[in-house]
Amino acid sequence: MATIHDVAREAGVSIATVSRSLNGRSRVSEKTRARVLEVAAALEFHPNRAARGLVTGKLGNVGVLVPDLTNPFFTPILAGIEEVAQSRDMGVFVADTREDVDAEGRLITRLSQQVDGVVLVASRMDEEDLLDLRIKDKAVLVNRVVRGMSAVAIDAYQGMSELVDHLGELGHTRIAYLDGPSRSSLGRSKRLGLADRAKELGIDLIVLGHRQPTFAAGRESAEEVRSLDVTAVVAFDDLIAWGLITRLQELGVEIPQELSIAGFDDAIEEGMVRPALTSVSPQGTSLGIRAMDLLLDRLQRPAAPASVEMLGCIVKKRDSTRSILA
Amino acid sequence: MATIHDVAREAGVSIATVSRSLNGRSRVSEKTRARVLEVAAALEFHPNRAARGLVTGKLGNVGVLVPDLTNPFFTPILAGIEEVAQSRDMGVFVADTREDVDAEGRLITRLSQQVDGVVLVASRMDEEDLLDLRIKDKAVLVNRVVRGMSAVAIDAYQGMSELVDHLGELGHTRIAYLDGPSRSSLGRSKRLGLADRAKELGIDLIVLGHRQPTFAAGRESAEEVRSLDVTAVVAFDDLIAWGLITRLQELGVEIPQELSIAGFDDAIEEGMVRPALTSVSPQGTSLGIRAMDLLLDRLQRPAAPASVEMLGCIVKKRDSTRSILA
DNA sequence: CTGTTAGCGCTTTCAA
DNA sequence: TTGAAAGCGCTAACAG
Repeated sequence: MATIHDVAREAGVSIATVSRSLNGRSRVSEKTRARVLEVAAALEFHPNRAARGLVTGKLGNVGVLVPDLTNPFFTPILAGIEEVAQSRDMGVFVADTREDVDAEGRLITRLSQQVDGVVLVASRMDEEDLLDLRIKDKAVLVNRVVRGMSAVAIDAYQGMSELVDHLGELGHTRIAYLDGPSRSSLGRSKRLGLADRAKELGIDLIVLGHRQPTFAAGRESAEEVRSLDVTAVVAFDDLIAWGLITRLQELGVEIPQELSIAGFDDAIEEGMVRPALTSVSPQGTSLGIRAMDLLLDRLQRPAAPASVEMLGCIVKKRDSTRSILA
Repeated sequence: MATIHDVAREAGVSIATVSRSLNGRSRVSEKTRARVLEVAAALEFHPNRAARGLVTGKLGNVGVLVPDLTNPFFTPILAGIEEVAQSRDMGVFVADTREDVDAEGRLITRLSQQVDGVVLVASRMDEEDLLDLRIKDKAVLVNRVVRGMSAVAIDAYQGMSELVDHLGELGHTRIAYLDGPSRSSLGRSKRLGLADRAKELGIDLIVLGHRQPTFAAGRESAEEVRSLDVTAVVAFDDLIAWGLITRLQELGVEIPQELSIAGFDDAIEEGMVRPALTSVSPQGTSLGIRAMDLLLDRLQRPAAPASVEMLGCIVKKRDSTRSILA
């Protein structure tokens, strides 16, 4: 690999001039700059980011922590983050915590040395532990809010409220909710949005306790749901809804004729499940983009107060929910 | 962040002694080492990897390039890689090329500065372009073989051969194959394995041209498959098979009564598709583990000749393939 | 066994 | 406009 010295020698200038030509901060005569750039290109010179980072304190890359890479909820968020990163010529470090809180702490610590900032998606850590990491001015949370830290949140309250509206319009008066992980901070918003609006509309809401946000967990909930005497079921996320649907269908339940089902995330590709799943879409790509924007802001002015953004959801009405009115 | 100097001062020794205590290469008295370690822990000192990398030439992390993070085929491979990396206290940089060949080249170049080596999973680049990158002694290919480069390959030939055996035993004598992307190097092995064994067994094989390895592409193939007068269909991968199944079912075709269907990758979670899909499993986690092993070997002895490993596949017989014999 | 010192490749004052 | 020189945090000879 060519170093800055090689370029300097070849171009007949000092390394300082090469550095300036490349970074364009300070003035260099157009003529020298042109020659330096030419030589640099010819030598395929790429400044060593580690070395640059040593002196500037900036590495030019960010880290992203997700609880589960395979969960389709995170994919668009990652896409949004990478989109912004690429446009700024920054690298993205992705790490999968596998829903393991301990691993999360370790990974954050580890990642912190190699990146300028981190995006923590759906962090499962305790607020205290998170704060102890002292990363508040180089981190942005997605889908989680902690005092003093920047975050972009999903307005699940609004999303779930609108979902209840939808169900109400369809005539449902008794619906069940399959809750997700107890640590999920989004969980509370979802539950509240559901409960508050249900109350307003005079709809009975039966909340079934915590479970993992997995296809398998959805399947395992089928029996309980069946015994419940509700006409509609809302799941914590699409994976659970999906598992539930397939299992119910195996048990001979007709969806949506006998039971309406809705999920959250809008993470299932068109046609993957039948009937097409009604779902609340949190607009993942936008989440990722906004998170990166906030992070970049924050890295510019670490002293600035933390800002929290709330992004709305859209209810995607599809075939798994249907009217029970005559 | 505490630096090595802080630790040295606090422990009353030189920075060299701190370095030695931490790295354990050279001898330090147990007493001093203990004190240094204690101070380091108290200060939450973590050596700056960039700085260390500058002098040692090793950064302590590897990069992984995958064509599509959302494709479940890559998930276990990634898991295998991360498993080995974690055990060696190395970091993993993941980059998604989105099936874009140009992006792949750029990302490799970019990543190369921040990592000691890279694992290129299912690289789509030209052999020439890949060689031009001059990364052969710091890269390992997965699912792709290029002269002079280390690689761990999937024995798709064997896997597909055994799948034909399975189909033959079930009495099928005329089967279709839905091919994948034309650039896929695995494609040829799959096609050959299928064709050779089919020929040996006197089975007719109808090969349908290239398509993307996506659920949608599978759905779009349904009509063509239906018009084909075959009793079994093998798809390039599970995603295609899955799309095909759902679309065929919508069209009223009974699977596997009217048509047996099999995929490749074994990437679909139990219960996600009905009937459960017969699939050839390439054992992704092992692929990832072996790839990392090879990479680590390579980084130790860059001069060693490139080695290519071939990992066998296992045919997972499930409910989507059935006997047509009486 | 431990300290001093010379860089790794780069950016950034400070002079010229 | 350009160059010399001082480090960024760390490791690795080389002395002692």
